[in-house]
Amino acid sequence: MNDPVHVLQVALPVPLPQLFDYRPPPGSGSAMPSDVGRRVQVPFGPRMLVGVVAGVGPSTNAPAALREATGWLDAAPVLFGELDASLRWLARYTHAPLGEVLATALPAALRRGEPLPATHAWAWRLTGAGAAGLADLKPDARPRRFAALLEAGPRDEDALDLLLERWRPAARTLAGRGLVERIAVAASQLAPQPHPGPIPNDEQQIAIDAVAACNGFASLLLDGVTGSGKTEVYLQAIARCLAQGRQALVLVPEIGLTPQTLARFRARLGVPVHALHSGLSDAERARVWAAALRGEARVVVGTRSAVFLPLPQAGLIVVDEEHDGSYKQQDGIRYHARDFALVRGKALDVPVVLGSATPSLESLQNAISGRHLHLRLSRRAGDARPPAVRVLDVRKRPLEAGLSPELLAAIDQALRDGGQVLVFRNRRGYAPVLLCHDCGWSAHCPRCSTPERGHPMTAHAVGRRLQCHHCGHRAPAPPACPDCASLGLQPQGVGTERIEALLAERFGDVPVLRIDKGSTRRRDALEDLFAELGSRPGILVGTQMLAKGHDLSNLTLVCVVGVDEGLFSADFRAGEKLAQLLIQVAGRAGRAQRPGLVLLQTHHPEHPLLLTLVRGGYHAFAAGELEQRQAAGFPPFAPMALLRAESPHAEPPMAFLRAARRVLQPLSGRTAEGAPTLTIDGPVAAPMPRRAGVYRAQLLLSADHRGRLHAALDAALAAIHTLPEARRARWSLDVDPLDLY
DNA sequence: AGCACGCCGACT
DNA sequence: GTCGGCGTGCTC
Repeated sequence: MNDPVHVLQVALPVPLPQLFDYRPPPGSGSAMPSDVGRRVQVPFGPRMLVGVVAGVGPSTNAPAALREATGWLDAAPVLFGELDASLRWLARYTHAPLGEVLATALPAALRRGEPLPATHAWAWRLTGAGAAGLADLKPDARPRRFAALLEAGPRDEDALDLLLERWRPAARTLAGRGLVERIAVAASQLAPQPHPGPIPNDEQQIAIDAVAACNGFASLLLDGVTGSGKTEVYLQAIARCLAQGRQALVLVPEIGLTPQTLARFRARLGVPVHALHSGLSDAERARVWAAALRGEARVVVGTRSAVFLPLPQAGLIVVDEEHDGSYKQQDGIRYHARDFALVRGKALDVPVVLGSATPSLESLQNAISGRHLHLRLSRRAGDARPPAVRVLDVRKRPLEAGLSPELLAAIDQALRDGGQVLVFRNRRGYAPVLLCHDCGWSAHCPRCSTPERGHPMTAHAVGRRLQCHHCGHRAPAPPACPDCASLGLQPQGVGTERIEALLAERFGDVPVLRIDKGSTRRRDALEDLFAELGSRPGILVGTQMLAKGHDLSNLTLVCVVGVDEGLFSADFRAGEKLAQLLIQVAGRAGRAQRPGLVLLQTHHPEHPLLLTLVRGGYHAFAAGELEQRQAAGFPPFAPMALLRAESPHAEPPMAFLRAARRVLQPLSGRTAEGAPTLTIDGPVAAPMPRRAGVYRAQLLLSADHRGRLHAALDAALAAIHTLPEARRARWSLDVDPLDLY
């Protein structure tokens, strides 16, 4: 120890698997253990970066060669304790550099080096003139009632929200006259003022009690049919958590965070509820993060990235719709928010509730094996009945826009009975293909291709425009066939636009609304549409976006058309995804008093997936699917990792993956039974080998045990990083890939 | 990932 | 004669 001056070991947002040593900034003296978790600005090559001190210690380099950090960005650590430890775990699990994981976890503003924002609350108080002039305000008018609330002293805005509706315009008016003013105050710490909800049924009560009985970490799978009142269970669990003075985190899928959801949480829990989603500005996101760090945010409802919030007083984590694919990040650090929520719950020693009507096979298997406590809600809340499901065999039936006469008759009947109808088609646009009837030419994307040829472009606007749904490429439809000059170009197949057009023509006296990515960009646009429709008879046509949320109490008929493609997909998860989608869509029907009917139109009425789902429901399907997964050695029974590579040129991805395979191959041993411990598949071109002009290939790894997979990756990745081929292709590793694309 | 350095084609 | 194409090398 002849050099007592320790250096900073800094995690930087670069794809290099090591920390970088720096001398502390000028005037700091030796690095201290208490510096860990502080952000620093450092020179890195020719640029400046923001990093996080991940450790301090003697340098591994000659100290003279070290550069000096430019300056501290925090006086005290922003990343410490449980979150710090969990993120280090995530870096090991994803085999990603710690710096990149930290960059993913921190809000963008902090990543850029901005200071941790202030989180003070705002309050209103009477000015001198206001106190004197209060009596002159019109009695019982909102400004008078508002001003009266301030007589006893300043009140913060959260308190005002609870005391007086629509007080903000009144406040603005009075402020304009100099009678009230807005002041910054310490964040409110009001005791929760919960409002009672409906009385839980016995199943809900069992679930509520089970969460309440948790002493420290436990994972619970709340497996409840649509409409069974899962949210009610969350709310009661959160209320209890708040009563103990603890924080609650609720994760929801991308489209689940509606103003209605937040309003319901706020009204019931009686505390401010913070929302964290992609619609917020960087500054707002950083404020929520800071408020969570300071323990001021008591309840946060957020999408995937909310799983990275610091929770110093955590009491509960809820993951709603845990099967939803939007919890998995598909670029950069490919983490799964549900899985990371479980890791955090364990580290925080708090219960984690996973809720779904259609649990992922991973979670179901965990429930079967006893890792999760399995809670069932088998009945719909209130007196709502489960919908009846019928399969419509449309073989040899004449179809209009893909709809059979029986289906159209059912729609007609439902509308006559004053009900609403939902038509689900998993394909947007007018038609998936534009085909020349004379020579067989069809429109293909110039930048994307399937193994055989170009990827078909979807016809939009009654076949006048073309769009590629993989890369977004748009082009006007040619007036004539480019190959044979024929004018016989025909849209082939059926998308939501075409169904909308037919239904609008056929049922002109009711509103026909199309809901898909093309028609509904904004989050609130969907809400506005539903509000406009109200409970009048009408038809909704749309894709996935219709599958969840939104209690349409008057929805009596759900029609599912054109899911047959999904029955024969190569992806091993396709069946699970289709089953979840069908159940979720079906769950829209008959959520109130009126009975619901679900019609599944198919050319494959004998397909086992449909038969099992209709006769036995989701759990019958899941049981069969789990058996098949086990027999085939697929997740959740065997862990997987996917090494992907891409390049603007065709060769480098395959060359890199072949080289990577040569590194990995020797790491495979044999089990006692003689089976390989590590299975390497490929490299093969991705199912879509060229996307937006980029060539893509992949190498699939699976192992008999998770530990063995990680050990192999740990042993191989350093060598893979330094492969000469690695520099000619962009590559990434995806542990537990959701899709093998 | 950036960013710089370094060697070969079509432009003022 | 240069501007700029992207191959390759490095970052405490």
